[in-house]
This record gives sequence, C-alpha cells and structure tokens, in this order.
Amino acid sequence: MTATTLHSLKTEQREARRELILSAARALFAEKDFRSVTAREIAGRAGVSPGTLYRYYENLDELFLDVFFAGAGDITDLLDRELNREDGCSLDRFCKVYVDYLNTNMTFYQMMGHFMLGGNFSQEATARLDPVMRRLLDRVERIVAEAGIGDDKRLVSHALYSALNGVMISYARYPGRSTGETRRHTLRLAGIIARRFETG
Amino acid sequence: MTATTLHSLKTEQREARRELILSAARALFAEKDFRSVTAREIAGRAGVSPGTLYRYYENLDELFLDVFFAGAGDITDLLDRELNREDGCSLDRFCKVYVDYLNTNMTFYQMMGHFMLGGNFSQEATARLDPVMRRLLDRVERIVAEAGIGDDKRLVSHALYSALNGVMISYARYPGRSTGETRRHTLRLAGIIARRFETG
Amino acid sequence: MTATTLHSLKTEQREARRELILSAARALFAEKDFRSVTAREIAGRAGVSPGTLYRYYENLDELFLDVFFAGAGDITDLLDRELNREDGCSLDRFCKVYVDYLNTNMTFYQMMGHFMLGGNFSQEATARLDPVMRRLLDRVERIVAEAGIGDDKRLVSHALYSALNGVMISYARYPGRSTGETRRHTLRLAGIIARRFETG
Amino acid sequence: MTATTLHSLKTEQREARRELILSAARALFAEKDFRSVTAREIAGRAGVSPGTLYRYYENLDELFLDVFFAGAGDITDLLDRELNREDGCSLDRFCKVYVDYLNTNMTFYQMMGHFMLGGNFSQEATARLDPVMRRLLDRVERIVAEAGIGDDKRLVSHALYSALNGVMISYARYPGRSTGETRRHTLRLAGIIARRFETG
DNA sequence: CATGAATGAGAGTTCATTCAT
DNA sequence: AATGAATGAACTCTCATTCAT
Repeated sequence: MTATTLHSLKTEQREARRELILSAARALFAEKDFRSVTAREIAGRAGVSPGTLYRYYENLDELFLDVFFAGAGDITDLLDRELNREDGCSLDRFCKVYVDYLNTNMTFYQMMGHFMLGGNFSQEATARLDPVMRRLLDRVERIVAEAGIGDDKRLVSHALYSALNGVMISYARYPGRSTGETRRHTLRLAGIIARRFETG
Repeated sequence: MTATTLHSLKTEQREARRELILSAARALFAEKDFRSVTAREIAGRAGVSPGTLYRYYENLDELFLDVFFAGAGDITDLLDRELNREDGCSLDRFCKVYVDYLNTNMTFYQMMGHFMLGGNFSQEATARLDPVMRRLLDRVERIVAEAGIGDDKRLVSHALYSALNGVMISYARYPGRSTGETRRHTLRLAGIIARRFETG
Repeated sequence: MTATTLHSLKTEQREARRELILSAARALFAEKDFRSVTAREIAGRAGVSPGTLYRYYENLDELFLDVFFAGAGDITDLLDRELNREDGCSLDRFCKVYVDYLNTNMTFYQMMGHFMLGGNFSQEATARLDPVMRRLLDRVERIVAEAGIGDDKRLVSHALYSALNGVMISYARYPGRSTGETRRHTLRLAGIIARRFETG
Repeated sequence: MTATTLHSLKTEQREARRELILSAARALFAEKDFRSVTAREIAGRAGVSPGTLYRYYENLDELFLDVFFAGAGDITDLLDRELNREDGCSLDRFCKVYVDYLNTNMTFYQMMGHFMLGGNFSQEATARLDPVMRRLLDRVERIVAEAGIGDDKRLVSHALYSALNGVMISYARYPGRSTGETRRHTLRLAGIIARRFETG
C-alpha cells in the first residue's frame, strides 16, 4: 500500500509540475507569437530551470504539441456546453462560437497552422493527436447531425470544420485590419458558412 | 537609342537574375519545410553567393514574400484559364482545381499560412500584397457570380475562399496519411464545399 | 547557512568566469588593435564557447566597456598609491606615472579614444561610466589641490587630465617611432605639462 | 607641346575627380560617424561607381587619410590667418580657435583619433603625413615663440598641441552633454591651458 | 530529480574589394 | 578609364539542448 501511495504521490507531483510548465507556456504564447517564445522564457515563467523542461518533454515541439492539445480540449469542452444548452444550439451559433474562440485564442489556431503546415509528428505524437482531434470533430459531427445536413455526415463535418478553420487562416491576421475589424469579419464569414451548410 | 537598349538590357539581366534566385528558392521550398531553408542554401541552389541575394532582396522575408506572390500569381492564372474555358467552369471544378493546386504546391499554402499566422508585414509588403490577393479573390468572386450564389457576392466569395484554404490547413498534412490519401480526401472535401455553396 | 554559502559560491564562480573572460579580452586587446578583436577570438582565448560570452555580457560593447572600466580602475588605484606615498607625490611624478601607465596599457587609452570619439553610450553605460571617471578625476583634483594650482580646482584638473590624455592621442603611435622613443617623448611632454601647470 | 597639354589636361581631370571623391567623403563624414560610412555611400555621394574609388585610392584607409590631411590643411590655414592678423593673436585666442575648429569639425579629430589610436600607416602614408603635421606644428611653434614661453620651443609646442587635442578626446563627446555644453566646456579648458602655458 | 551554465552549430547579414564588360 | 554586379569571408549573436553537479 505504502509503495502504491508513494508512487501515486510522485505521479501526482509529476503531473502537477507538468501542468505548471504547460500553463506557463500557454500564458506566454497568449502574449506573443509563439514561434518567438524560447525554452528559457517558458522555464522562467514556470519557475523551473531550462533543464527541467526536458525532464517533462522530450523537446520543445512536444511541449508545443501539449499546448495545442490543451487548446483543442478547451474548445471541445466549450462546444460541448453549447450543444448541451437547454435551449439548443443552432448551426449558426456553433460556427460563431468556434470562430470566436479562435479569435480570442490566437495561439491555438497559430499552433494548428504550425503543426499542420510543417510539423513533424512523431509516431507517438500522432497517436496522441488522434483522439484529441476525434473528440473535437465529434462535436462538429453532432451539430451536423442535429442540423440534418447531407448524407455523409462525417465528410460534411470535416468540410464544415475545414471551412471554419479556413476563415481564420485567411483573415485572422489580414494586414491592415484591427482586431475588432477582424473579429467582425470572421464572425460574419462564419455566419455565411453556417447558412451555406444549413440550406444544402 | 543605344542608352535605352543598354538600359533595358541591364534591366532584363537584372530581372533574369532575380528570377533565377526566385526559382531556386521556390524549388528549395518545394523540397522541404520552407522555414528551414537558409539564405546560403538558396544562394547555393541559385549558383550565386550569399551576398548576391541581398542585392536583389533587402532581406530573406522579402524573398519569401516574392515566392508567395509568385505562387498567388500562378494559381490566379490557372483559375483564369479554367474560368475562360469554352465549355465553362462549374463551381465544383473551380474548387477542385484550387485545392489540387495547393496540393501540388504545398509551399504556396505553407507560406500563406506562415504569413497569415504571424507574418509581420511591412507597410510596403502590405501594399504589394493587396493587389495580388485582390486578383485572386476576383476569380473566386467571378465563379460565385456565375454560380449565382447568395446576395452579397463579396462576402460569399470570401467565405468560399476561406473554406477552401481551410481544407488544406486542416487536412493537407494530416499525420499518418499518404500524399495520395491526402489529395483524395481534400478533393472530396472541396467537392462537398462546392455543393454546399451551390445549393444555398 | 548552506543556502547562503551555496549562493555566494555560485556568485563567486560566476564572478571568476567573468573575470576570466575579461582577462582574455584585455590580453587580446593588448596584442593588437582592439577594434579588430572578434567575439570568437575572445572566447577562444578565454577557453569558452562564443555563446558563453553572451551569458556574461549582453553584447561585445558591454564587454569592451568593462575592459575600459577595469583599466580606469587600475590607473586610479595606481595614482592612489602614488598620492599616498610617505615621501609625497610631486605633480611631475603624478603626470609621468599617468602617461607611463597609458604607455604600457595602450588598450586603455585606445578604448578611451574609441568610446570618446564615437561610442554610443547607452543610458545604463553612461550611468556606470560616471562614477568610474569621477573616481579617476578625483585623484587628478587631489594632486592639483596639493600643488596649489589656480582658483577653480575642478576646471584646472579637467585641463590637466585633458592635457595628459592628449599627449597620448598625439604621440603614442606616431608613425615611424619606436616604442622606446615614444615612451621617452611622451614622458618628456608629461614633464613639460607638469611644469606649465605648476608654475601658473 | 600637344602631348604635354594633353597630359596636363588628363592630370587635371584626374585631380578634379580625386577632389570630387574627397569632398564627397568629407561631406559624408561630417554627417555621421566616419567609421560607419561605407565605400558605396562615398561613391554614391560622389556620383561615381564603387570601383572608381579604387582607381584613385588603393583602399578606403588611403582615402580616409586624405580626408584627414585635408582637415589638417584647413586648420593650418585657419591658424595662419589668425597669426597674421594685423592686431596680432594671443595664445588664448589661438587655443580657442583650434579647439573651436575641432568642435565644428568633429570628423577631423575623430580621424586623428582613429589613425593615432590604431592606424596602420604605410611607409608611403607616413611620408605624406610628416610634412602635413609639420606644417600644423609650425603654427603652434610660432605662437609659442611669440608668447615667449619656455626654453625648448619645439617641445613646448608639442606639449601645447597635445594638451589641446586632449581637451577634445576627453570631453568632446562626454556622454550626457549637449553640443552647446561641450563647446562651452572645451573652450573654457582651452582658455585654462592657454593661461597655464602663458604664465609658466 | 532538478539545476542552469555551457555549448556550438549555424543563422542572417554586411561590405571592402575585384574584374569582366 | 569607368563601371557596378558579384563576391565570400567574416561578423555578431541566438537558442535548443546537454550534462556535471
């Protein structure tokens, strides 16, 4: 028993430490372009030494991945809450909530871009990515089902998910636009996409 | 006369050299993640010295930008050809051509992502970006008009353009998928998006 | 207690390392025109990697500044010893000791020249420079006071200090002269300046 | 005859071109720290190509040297005019004119510093430097003679010349001081030096 | 297990100088 | 004689990662 308790205590502590580093990274990423954040900065923010980072993550990319996963978890939870509202959730609302989240959590979509554009996923990373994305896509699939769109619900949900991400990649940092303008424009586009998918 | 000829000759030569560097960069970018390509590599591929790069581009970012613009020009021309076909161009075809191009020119969409996600556009860069993107969006707007979709054609074309880009960002490098699988999946999604926009 | 000891030990070690780099730089500067000394050379001489330099100094200029400050400290200490000699210190002796020091520590006056002629002092650098120069000038002021020269002792000491520096800038590297000749000539000039200031 | 004329014409033209480059360099140096001026900039200002610079000067240092010599010539002429004034020229006035010149022609004293601190004079450069400096020192010697100072007029003039240069090296760019303050301070010091030398 | 100093390869960029035209 | 495009060595500085303590 003692051994087990000790072990679980250690595991707990280890998990807490990992969480600490993760939070520090997320906070830092929220403040500036995540590609300019250094290992030292993250360590400093987390109150640990740079070397410690490498006891919890094999390399920086793994940490970045975890940050990404955390974001995906957050948005999934958020969408879940929307879907479970007593008064229901329209497709329009769903799309806007998703895009709104990305607007206020630029890091998440920046990382999505980063990994999707050139990330070298390790075998292990791929294994971890899969359930996370599946969970997120499940929610998209659910709204698609509720809205009763199309035949192949899985493909349609992929398309909808793609379209919403595309709004961000295409307009989130369009040069010359203020944050407010960007938000307004991307939400409007989310609305149009919702309508297009609805009335199919 | 002589002066003019000489001048135009020099201008031509200069343009040729610039093209040479640009091509080298594009070729190199096509081979690997463009963010890992170095100035020296590009120079080496172009058969010039590193210093020469800086006689044609103020810095690497400017060169990257030019590569991006070149890609945008290519896809615009390609779409133009499609739109001007004698047998017309369906929305479905348009979407698939676009996504197909991005599939075979990963660099272009990688750069799009890079710049859109975190590019620090200089005033001057923004000024150059604008007409290039406008030209591209014009083609999207034209197909939207031809397909007779929606009321606000400009917004709808933005949404369509976003959706297509999103297909790529979301699935072009989805870990664990082969190039062929990726191509098939993204084209299928392009088709679904086309259908959704058509029947709106 | 242990913590304190550990801390001071680390501080000590850090200081020692910094000293090591500083010494290497000073030695290197003594061998050739300090403006041609590179970061890699200094690192190599100190037996550390180039990167290490930047853990101790924000940039090369800061290191240069420290070398300069070290020299200023040395000459100040030397003058102090002279001023505190039991048999007193004549103005003539003071001037000659100063010029002699500059002769055997060319780097110091080279750096003085470098910084004075075009150094871009950061706010912080200026703040550090001030007390160092003040300490040095205090000694000049003291000998001026002891020699009972003039009315405005501060101005006169500035003038004397200037004159001595001028001997070096004007003749320390006069082309075509050997080191011995230079030393003899500059010391002779120091003597003349001393006499001029004395008999005012 | 024709040959001679032709030759002298060519010589003239060549001299004019050299003068053009020299002026451009002087003008540029007057605008900013001469160590940051590039060959291209000088060529551009002179309206010639970089390559042309090397047809008139073996390398940049030779050009810098010429700029320095030109400055030395100017100050020599200026001092000459002072010495030849009908109402005579006091030592005080002489010193102040010299320091004032250096204040308004920072480049000159900057270059003096540059060459004196680390210049590698070629045999030929030394040969050209000598008469230029001798001419300048002659004027100092003359004012020393007129003021009837000391026994060894040559040495005393060296000391005076040194002292005046030293005022500049020590205070011309003292950090935190405005141009006006610097001028006032250096002129005051020049006055003190004059008095010290006078009353010896 | 945590540390954090040290690493060192490699990045982008500069610029005096050369040489084919 | 003049050009100016090209050179390429050399610069400073960065930062993910390692490993002795």
